[in-house]
Amino acid sequence: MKVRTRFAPSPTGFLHIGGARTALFSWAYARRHGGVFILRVEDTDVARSTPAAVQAILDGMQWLGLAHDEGPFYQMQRMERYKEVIAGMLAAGSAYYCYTSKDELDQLRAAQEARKEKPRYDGRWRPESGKILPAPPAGVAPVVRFCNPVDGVVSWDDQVKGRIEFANVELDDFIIARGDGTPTYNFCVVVDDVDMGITHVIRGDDHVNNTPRQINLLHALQAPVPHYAHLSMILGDDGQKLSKRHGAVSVMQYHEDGYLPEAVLNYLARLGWSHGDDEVFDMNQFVAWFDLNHITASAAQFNTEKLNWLNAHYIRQADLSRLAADVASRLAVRDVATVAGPDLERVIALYRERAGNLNELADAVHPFYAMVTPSAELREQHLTPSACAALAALQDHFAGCPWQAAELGQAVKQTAAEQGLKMPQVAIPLRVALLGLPQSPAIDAVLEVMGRERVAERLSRILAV
RNA sequence: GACCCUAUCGUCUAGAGGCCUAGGACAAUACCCUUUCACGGUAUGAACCGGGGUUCGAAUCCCCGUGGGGUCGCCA
Repeated sequence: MKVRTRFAPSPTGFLHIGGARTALFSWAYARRHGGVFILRVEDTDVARSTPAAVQAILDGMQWLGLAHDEGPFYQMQRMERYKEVIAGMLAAGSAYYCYTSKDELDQLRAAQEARKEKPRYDGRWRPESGKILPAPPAGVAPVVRFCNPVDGVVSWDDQVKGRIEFANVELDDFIIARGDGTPTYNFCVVVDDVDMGITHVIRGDDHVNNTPRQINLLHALQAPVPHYAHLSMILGDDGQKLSKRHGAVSVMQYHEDGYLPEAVLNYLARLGWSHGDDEVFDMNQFVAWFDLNHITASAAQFNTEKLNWLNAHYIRQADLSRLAADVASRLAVRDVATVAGPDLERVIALYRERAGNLNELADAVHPFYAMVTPSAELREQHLTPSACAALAALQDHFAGCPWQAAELGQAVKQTAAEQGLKMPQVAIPLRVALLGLPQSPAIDAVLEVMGRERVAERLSRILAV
């Protein structure tokens, strides 16, 4: 049977890191088995769903490169189908109308909690043989409830957690359609999964408790039960639960923060899944390796430092043209143009191995394209009279020097020797003069890439002060 | 509170009863490389939650504690 998986976010906010991992695993599983990956938008909560959130999710998926094969499907567009199934269940007796008001429900819940019982619907409107139902109260729009089995157990072999069992007595007759006739989540999910032929439901841990209800519903509809794989949650860097107000950020924020999607993907793949000791791999490799039985059953804490390491790794691997395009746009945001300056790809080649993210790379490269003014502190510390004398001597050496790293390095060395200084005593003031910073890549490479005119201009400007 | 899940270095993890003197990676520390800062290399420290079983043998299986998490909506 062909594998069919789905990612089913509700559009009430951005795509965050936990959702992204769920999507990644669902996507990878389908790809691994030559199956189909479906995107389904669960927008039945009209009050909280927004088009902007739908777009944010689509953007996040696209940035990560998690392409769906079918969809996106929108539940709001499937109302007729849900109503049809509900009518069928009502007719078949596997669902019934319930006229209990919200107030009555609140009272019931309060009473149960007072008795330290698990709050649940008491089945007062459930038709049973020999039971006389009260007359439906006037003016109450009934909800539709599912006739959950009253005894026995529901169980399944969770692909990550192993066998899980629930006693049916723990489950109540949950609502499948609201008073206004619109269907609710557990019901829509089941109908959609059946209609879309989903074979593997890969989703967050928080759905474990919905699963027995959904399986019972599946039985009532005489539909096959898919395989389930419940992914445990991702905790924040501090071990705390990730939430909108605590640490949960949009995957697009990672883009903003200078992360490469392949780094985020590689990190996420490794968070809660493993393939022996392998740490660094691309998505082709991941898809070839991915399986459900190497997923960790317990929650994982997000570790930004490891993500940073992977990001630095991928920055070192990336095509220079891609990095240049990205960095140029980050600099453009700061009103720094790169077209007139030194070749951006060559500058990036010099700096990429010391950047943890693309914003740092942009920072590092920035001085090549904008006026440099070393801080007073740096001037005082490094641009001493003897250093300035050396820089002046350098100007002369540079004038007749072929503009090649080897010769330029030689010129710096020679100047140092002539001035009776050690190499760093010339190289560091030179860095401060050219870049406004005491550290840089190899000074000869910096000189070469910066170019004769720019170096001359910056040196004379510094020495003129 | 009830139900369900879970537990290996600070963190992510390897580990399917003997291969474990518990491995790798991030982070940390030290050293090497080096004209600076990085990169890279080498090395070091660092863990099987506790208690009972089962077994010739348990990080691995079972039970009980304890810790952590999830769920108990006419939200998804």
